[in-house]
Amino acid sequence: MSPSAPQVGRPRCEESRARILAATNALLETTSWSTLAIETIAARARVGKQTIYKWWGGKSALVMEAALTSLEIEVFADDTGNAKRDLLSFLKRSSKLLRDTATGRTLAALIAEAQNDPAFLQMFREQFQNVRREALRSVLKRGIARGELLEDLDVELFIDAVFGAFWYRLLTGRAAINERFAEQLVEMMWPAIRAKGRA
Amino acid sequence: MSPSAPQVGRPRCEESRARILAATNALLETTSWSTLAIETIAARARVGKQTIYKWWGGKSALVMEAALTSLEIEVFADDTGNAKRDLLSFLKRSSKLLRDTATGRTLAALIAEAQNDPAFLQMFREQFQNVRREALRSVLKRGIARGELLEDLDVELFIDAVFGAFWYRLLTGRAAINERFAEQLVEMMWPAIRAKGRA
Amino acid sequence: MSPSAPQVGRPRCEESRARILAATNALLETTSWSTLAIETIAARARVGKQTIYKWWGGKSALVMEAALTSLEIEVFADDTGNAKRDLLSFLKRSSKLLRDTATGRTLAALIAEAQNDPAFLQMFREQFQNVRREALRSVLKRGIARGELLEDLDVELFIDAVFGAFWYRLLTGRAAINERFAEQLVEMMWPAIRAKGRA
Amino acid sequence: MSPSAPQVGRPRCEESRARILAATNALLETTSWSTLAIETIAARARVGKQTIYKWWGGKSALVMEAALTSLEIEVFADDTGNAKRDLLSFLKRSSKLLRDTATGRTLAALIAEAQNDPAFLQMFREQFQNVRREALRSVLKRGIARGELLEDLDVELFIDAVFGAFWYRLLTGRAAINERFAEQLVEMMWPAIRAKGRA
DNA sequence: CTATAACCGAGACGGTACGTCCGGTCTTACG
DNA sequence: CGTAAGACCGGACGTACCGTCTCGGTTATAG
Repeated sequence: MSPSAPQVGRPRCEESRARILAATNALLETTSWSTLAIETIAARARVGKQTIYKWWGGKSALVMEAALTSLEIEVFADDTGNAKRDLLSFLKRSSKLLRDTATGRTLAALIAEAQNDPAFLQMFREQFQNVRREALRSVLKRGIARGELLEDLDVELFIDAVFGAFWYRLLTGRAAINERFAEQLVEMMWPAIRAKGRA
Repeated sequence: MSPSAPQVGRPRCEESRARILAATNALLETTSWSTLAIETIAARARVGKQTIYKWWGGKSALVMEAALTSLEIEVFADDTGNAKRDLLSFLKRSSKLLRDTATGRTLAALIAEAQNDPAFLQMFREQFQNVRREALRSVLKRGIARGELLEDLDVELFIDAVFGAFWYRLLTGRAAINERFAEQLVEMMWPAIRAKGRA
Repeated sequence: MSPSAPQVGRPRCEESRARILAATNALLETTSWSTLAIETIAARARVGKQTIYKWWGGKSALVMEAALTSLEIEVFADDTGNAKRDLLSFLKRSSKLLRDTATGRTLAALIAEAQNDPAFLQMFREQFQNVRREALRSVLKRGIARGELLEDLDVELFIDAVFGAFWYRLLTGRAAINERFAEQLVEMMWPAIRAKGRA
Repeated sequence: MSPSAPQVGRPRCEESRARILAATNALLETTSWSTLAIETIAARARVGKQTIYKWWGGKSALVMEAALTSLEIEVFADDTGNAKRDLLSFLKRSSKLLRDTATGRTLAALIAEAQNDPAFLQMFREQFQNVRREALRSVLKRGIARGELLEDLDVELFIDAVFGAFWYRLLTGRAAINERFAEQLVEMMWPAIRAKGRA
C-alpha cells in the first residue's frame, strides 16, 4: 500500500499531531484520566475534534500515544557483565519512571481503561509492556548464559512476579515505588534465581 | 447517634435495596463497568435514582457492595504445621477464585475503577485486600515462628510480589491463573524465603 | 388520559417554558432563522438542550409556538354591519402584523421551513393559517348573508387570492405590505365580490 | 476584461460542470434541499468541493442553476386579440407547469431557501419571477390598450393577487393547482378588471 | 387517630461531554 | 491554471447520563 499510494490529497498536518499530543500531556499533568475530555484537548490544541477522532479514534489510543511519547523512548538494559547489578539498575530506572506522579497515574489509568476494552489491552501490551518485558528478559537470559542464574529459571514467571510487585504497588498505593523498593525486591528475590553453588 | 435516633419516619425499604443490588449484578454480567449507567440500574430495579444516590452515593460504592456480596467472602488460611504446604494451599484457593471468569473480571474492574477514585481505592483496600493480605501474612508469620522461614523475611514485600504476580496476570491476561501457576510460583519463590540451613 | 393521569413525577416547569419562548423571540429579533441555534436558545434561557428537544422536538415547532405566542393571540374580525369596511379593517390589521420586520421574517421562515417538512406544514396550517382563514371567512359569510356580497361567491378561492397577495409580497419582497396595500387590494377586488345591483 | 484576458492557463472543465449539475438534479429527486450536502454532490459528481465553491460559491446558486436548467424555460403569452382568453390560456399553462410535482416542489424549495438568503432572493426574482411577471403584464397591457380592461387597472397589484394565489396553494398545499383552478380564478377576478360598460 | 417524619417511584431539570456532520478553506500532486 | 483528493478548524447537531430537584403517595413512630 505505502509504495503504491502516491500521496493524493493534502497530507496529514504534523504540527497538529504534535500540538494534540502536547496538549494531552499537558492536561494529564493537572487532570485525571476520567475528567480529561476530548473537547478540552481539542480546544487547547486549537484543533477540530474530528482530527482527533480520525487519527486516534478515541481517548485511549490518544493518551497511550501521548504517554509513550513523553516517556523516555529507549527502554534499555545495561550489560555490565553482572546480572544482579544489571537487574538492580533496570529496576531502579523503572522505579524512577513510575515515581514521577503524572506518569505513574497515567500508566495506571491506561491499564485500568484496558479492563473495559480488550482491543486496547492488546495494544497496550504490544506497545508498552512487551518492550519492557523484553528488556528484563534479556538481562536474565544473559545471566543464565553466563552461569550466574539458574539454568532452569522460569524467566517469564519471574518477570511476572517482579513487574507484578511494581504494578501492585502502583495500583493499590500500598507503598512507595522508589530505589529502596527496587533494592529490597532484588535482595529478596536473588536467592530464588542465582545459580546453585554461587554466592 | 444510634441510641439517640429512635427511628422516626418510614424505615429503609429492604426490598428496594435487594432489587438494586440484584439489578447491578445482573447488569454487570452483560455490561462493562464504564458503560453501566445508574439510570439503567434504577430502571431495571424499578427504583428512583435518588434512592441509589441516597444509600450509596455513587456507582463505585454500589458496584463494590454488589460485587463483594456476590463473591464468596471467606478468606481463611490453613494451619497444617508446614509453611510451604499452607502457602501453596492458600494460593491454590486464590487461583480458583480468580479463574472463575466473572469474579476475576469484576475484581479487575474494581481495581480499575479505583484508579479514578481515591476514596474508592481506600475502601477497596480495606474491604477486600487487607483481609487477603492478613491471611497470607499469618501463614508467613507462623512459618517464621516455627523456624521454617527466614527470621528477617520482609513479609510485606513478599506479599507484594506474590499478590502482584496474581494481579499482573489478571489485569494483563498474559497467562492463565490456575493451580499450576500457584505451584510454580511457590516453587520459584521458596528459596527466597526458607530459613537458611533448611531444605 | 388527562383525567386518569394523576400527575406522577415532577411537573413541567412553567418558568423554563416561558424563558425558552422568551429567549427564542428575543433571538429572532436579531438573528435569522437559519443562524438561530438551539444551543444559543438554551444558553440564553439557562436551560438544558434536552428540555427543548423534549417538549418541542426541534427548531420548527419551538419557533412556531414562540411566534404565535408573541403575536396578538386574538385574530378577530370586526362586525360593523358593512362587509367592505370589515374586510378592509381586517386586512389593515394583517398588514400591520407583517410590516413589523421580525414577525414578517419569522413567518416567512416558518412557511419556508415547512417546505422541507410536511408534518410541520400540517401543524403550521392548523395552528396559524386556519385561524386566519376562518376570521376572513366569517367576514365574507356575513356579507353574503346580508346580501352585500355575491350569493355564489367562491369564498375559499377569494381567500386564496387575498392571502396569496400578502404572502407573495412577503416572500418575494416585491413591494411593501402596508395599509395602502390593503386599501388598494380591497378596492381592486371589490367589483369581483359585491352583489350585483349594488354599489 | 474579456479582450485583454487572453485566456491563460487551463480552461474550465465543461465536463465537471455538467456532472455537478447532473448530480445536483439527481440528488434533488430524492433529497430535500436542506438535507442536500455540498459534500454529497461533490462525491457523486466525482469532483472536488473546491470546484463547486469556485464556480457557484454556495449551495443556493448551484441549485438554482440546476433547477432552472431542468425547467422548460420558455414563457410566452398568446395574443389572440381577446384578453380573457389570453389570460386564461397563460394561467392554464402555468398550472400545468406547477402540477408536475417535481417542478412545483423545486420552485417551492427555491423560494423557501431565498428566505434565508437575500442575494439569492434577488437572483431568483431576476432569473425566474420577472420573466413570468412580464409575460402576464403584456397580456394585461394589450387588453387595456384594446379597451377590454380597465384603463386605470393597477396591473402590478393584479399580478400580485393572481400569482399570489398560485404560490399560496403551492406552498401550503391547501388545494390543487390545475386548469379548473385557473378557470375559476379568472372567472372570479374578471369583474375586477374588465372595462366598465362591457360584458 | 392524627401529626410528623422519612422513604420511595417517577420523572423533569440544568449541565457537560459525547461522537457525528458539514461548511468553507487549505494544501498537495497531476494535467 | 484547473482539478480531484482529502485534511483541516470550527460550530452546531441531537443524545446520553450525571446528580439534583420536585411532586404525590406510603409507611412508620409519637403524641
